[in-house]
Amino acid sequence: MRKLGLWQSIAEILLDDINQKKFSEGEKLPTELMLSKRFGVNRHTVRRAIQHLAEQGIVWSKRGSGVYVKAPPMVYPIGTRVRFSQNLTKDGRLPTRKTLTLEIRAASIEERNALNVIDNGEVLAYSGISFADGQPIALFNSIFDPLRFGRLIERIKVNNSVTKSLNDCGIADYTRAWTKITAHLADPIKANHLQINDGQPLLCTTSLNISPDGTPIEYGKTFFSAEHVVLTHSDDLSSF
Amino acid sequence: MRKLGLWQSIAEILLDDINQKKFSEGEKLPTELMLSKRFGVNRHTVRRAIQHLAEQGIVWSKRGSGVYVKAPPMVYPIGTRVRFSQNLTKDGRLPTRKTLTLEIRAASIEERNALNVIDNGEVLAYSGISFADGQPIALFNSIFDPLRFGRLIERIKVNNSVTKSLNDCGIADYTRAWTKITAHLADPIKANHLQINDGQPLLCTTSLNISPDGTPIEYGKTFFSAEHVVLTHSDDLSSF
DNA sequence: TAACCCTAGACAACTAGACAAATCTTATTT
DNA sequence: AAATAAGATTTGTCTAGTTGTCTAGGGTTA
Repeated sequence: MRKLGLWQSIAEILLDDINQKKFSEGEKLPTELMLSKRFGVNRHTVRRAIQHLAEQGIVWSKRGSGVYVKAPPMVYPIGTRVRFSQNLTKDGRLPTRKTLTLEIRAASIEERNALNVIDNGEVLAYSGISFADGQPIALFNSIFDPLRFGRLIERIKVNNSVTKSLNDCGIADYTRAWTKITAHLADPIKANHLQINDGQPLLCTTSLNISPDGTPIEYGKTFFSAEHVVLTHSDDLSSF
Repeated sequence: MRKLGLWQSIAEILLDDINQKKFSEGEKLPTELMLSKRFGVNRHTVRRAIQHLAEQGIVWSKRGSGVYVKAPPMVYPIGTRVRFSQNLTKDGRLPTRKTLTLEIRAASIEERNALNVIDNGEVLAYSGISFADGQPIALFNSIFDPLRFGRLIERIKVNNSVTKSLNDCGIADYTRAWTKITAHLADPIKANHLQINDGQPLLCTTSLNISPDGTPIEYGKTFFSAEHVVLTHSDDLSSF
């Protein structure tokens, strides 16, 4: 029976409040000043409690803005048929996207090999952030052949969905040929996008989607916040 | 007649200083460092003396802040007509309040039963600290029916008095139906609010106030610092 | 010897204040 | 209506002061 410090007690109370949904996911906690008044302690003591919760991945604080409750990690299935929106809606979550770049640019060697682009070496690159219930989940980076999918830029801007836009370009279906999974540390920019701390681990999937006849369609790299996502692999038997 | 220890002499001198009002109530004593220099002893020896005074309930020390002189205990009457302000002003003390939380939140089962709240299970919760002459006396926690007293939040913010605010909401009078009295130990946060040491005893009253027609109005839990308060029960005959 | 008092030092926990950096809000201007 | 500017808020960092806890050791007394 050890004695609890003040900040530990405060951390426990805040944790209770969060678990009781007094502050819903993505919502802001009261400011440090308000909390310090409520608990009758110095701001630094509240900060210590919040820091503890942050280390446990329960909250995330943003300078100048506030402290936010993080969503519990979601399970993201990876199989032969990977569809971002379907994965989330099946899970009862609201999928959202935010485009960062959508352009035609020079291809890297890696990208050229993956897509078998043999002409002037340009690719259509689409990168952005994926959200689930407003919580940033992943940074995605999709590469397409601009010759086959020139209209894709315009379609993506309208649809905000890759599957639907590929449909509009005549691709009725596609499946995942392979997925490689690695782990990295977040650089400051990725961390900021994913609302995690610099240096936190990321799950990185490198994958190739192909059409039924085997021609490559989309080469993608996606960085998942390891705090928010658990990847699971299970081949989707329904495709057989 | 054994010889006095150094720390005992220091304790006596400090006690004299306090009794001679060299340090008034709520005032800070000099720091341990200053006292140790004044008496030409080690800091630990001063601490021993202060610890002795703290055990007698004469001073109260707050980590990181200093050592403060405590006010003498007060008598708090509990009867059919309990009014915080009246209890204190009658005693020649200045009653004050500090709000900690004032919100509408989900009700606990206990609260729902007490108030007969049958709808979506939300209650109006008002918690804070009661002071007498600047000395924290009690932690209070009042629960109201938000449907009947929705305006109460706004009124309490203005009035800083429950009786007056209930008046503004159409409750001309109320009496106490019952009071249960228990004892608990102070957790670190309650102790900090009440300016007592962690683990010190608390008097806890759980009570229900009703309107003259018998409908429940306020369900309250109050934690009194046992060092500062003596509860007395005597039915107020003047209401008959 | 054992118990107690006092000294000494180091570190942890909390308070207090100041300032910087990022953000949010609001008013003003174009 | 939109862009800009100014002010207020909020978190991050730093320094400093105060009490709480722990360890260690010397000296005195029962």
